[in-house]
Amino acid sequence: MATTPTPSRRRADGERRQAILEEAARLATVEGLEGLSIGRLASAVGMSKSGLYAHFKSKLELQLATIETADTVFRSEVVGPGLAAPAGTARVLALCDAFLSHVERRTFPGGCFFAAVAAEMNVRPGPVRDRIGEFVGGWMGAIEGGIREAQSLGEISAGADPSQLAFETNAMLIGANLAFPLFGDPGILERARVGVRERLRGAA
Amino acid sequence: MATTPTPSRRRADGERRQAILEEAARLATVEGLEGLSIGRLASAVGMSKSGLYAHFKSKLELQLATIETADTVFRSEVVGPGLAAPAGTARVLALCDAFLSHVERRTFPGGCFFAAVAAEMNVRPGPVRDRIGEFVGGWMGAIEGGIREAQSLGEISAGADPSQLAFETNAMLIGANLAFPLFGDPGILERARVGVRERLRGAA
DNA sequence: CCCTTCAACGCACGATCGGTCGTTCGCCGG
DNA sequence: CCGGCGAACGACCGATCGTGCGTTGAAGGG
Repeated sequence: MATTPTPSRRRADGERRQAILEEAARLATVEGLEGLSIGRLASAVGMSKSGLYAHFKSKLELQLATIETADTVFRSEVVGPGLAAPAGTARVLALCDAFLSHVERRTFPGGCFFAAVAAEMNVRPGPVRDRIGEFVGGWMGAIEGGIREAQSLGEISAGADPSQLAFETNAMLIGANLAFPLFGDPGILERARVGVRERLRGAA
Repeated sequence: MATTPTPSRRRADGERRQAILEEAARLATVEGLEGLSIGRLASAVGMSKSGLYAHFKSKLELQLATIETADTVFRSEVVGPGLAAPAGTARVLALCDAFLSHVERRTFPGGCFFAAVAAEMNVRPGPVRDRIGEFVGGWMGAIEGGIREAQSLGEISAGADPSQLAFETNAMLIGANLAFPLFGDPGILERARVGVRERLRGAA
């Protein structure tokens, strides 16, 4: 208990801050990372603008912290469940199912957080875009890694290009994420599921 | 010449308005349709805020007119060249090539206009989203129509689902459009080209 | 030559933006 | 019991937002 500061209830210890950031991540998929204003976020969590703002040094820091929170959510809602499946094609399919499920369940109201902010920031250089690029690279790497495992297990042809396959797989997820809220048709998510499954089967 | 009002130079006849809208379409792919402000647009075309605003009744009308202008540009830069190819698989591939080319040439600085505004507005109901939905539906229909022609020509198996194939094709274009500006890697566009070509070949 | 027309202007409005104060108030350690 | 720490507050800053109003100036028709 020496270094532990204070385990009491007084030390909400960033609990409030975390609640703010989770709301920010949700709102950002609707309003955008730039369009999300401090005032709207404050009223969404039920506190004053200045009270909320005291937790962050600038809007940039708020944006970066929001991205980290969204990353944590994405890991626990998508990557974690996906990686729980046995290695190989099953794991790749599980990652895709988990992604499409989190879109359908509206974990973020505007669909995939990173697709939303990537579309918004991909032509706006700066630390925010850099961080998003890192995340997207990591996600694509996870898919590609799964495909390589499937190759080493003989479930996918050794002649296939894992990077190309990962691009196509991710493209179907992104395409479904974009079209699903626009048309409100769950059949679009099924299209993506079928597309990925058949694509991997074709590469066997 | 009875109905023609005045062909003189005084009647710039919407020429100015058209220049405004083309700039608006370009800016909207960077700032977003909501994020694009009248003031910034005005200074971009070199006129005063109120002078520009006199051409439109409201920001909503400006947004809708911007969409129509972007639609015209898209038709002349993508759909037209694509449809010039002979019917069948070649025409579908030409549509995709024309799309990826207009992304690479940065016809709109932020990539595909409709992908950008769809990502921004797909969870914001209203006439703007409705109009975007119509356009996206038309574009998907064009791809699907091309695939059906290819089927009737025997270039694609009669057992294939044109709607599913159109979804997958468009997804690769959207995926490339999102990732290309983010990483600045033209190889991503080639990935989409390869993906579409191989997918259609596999459905032969 | 005047008179209409109209694009474009400057200016101003209420609201909201990101951001900074000084202040209050409840908790906890000494 | 008291002093201090920190979370939250209301008020305010200059800038910018969308949107109106009244005017100016040049061009065209009678």
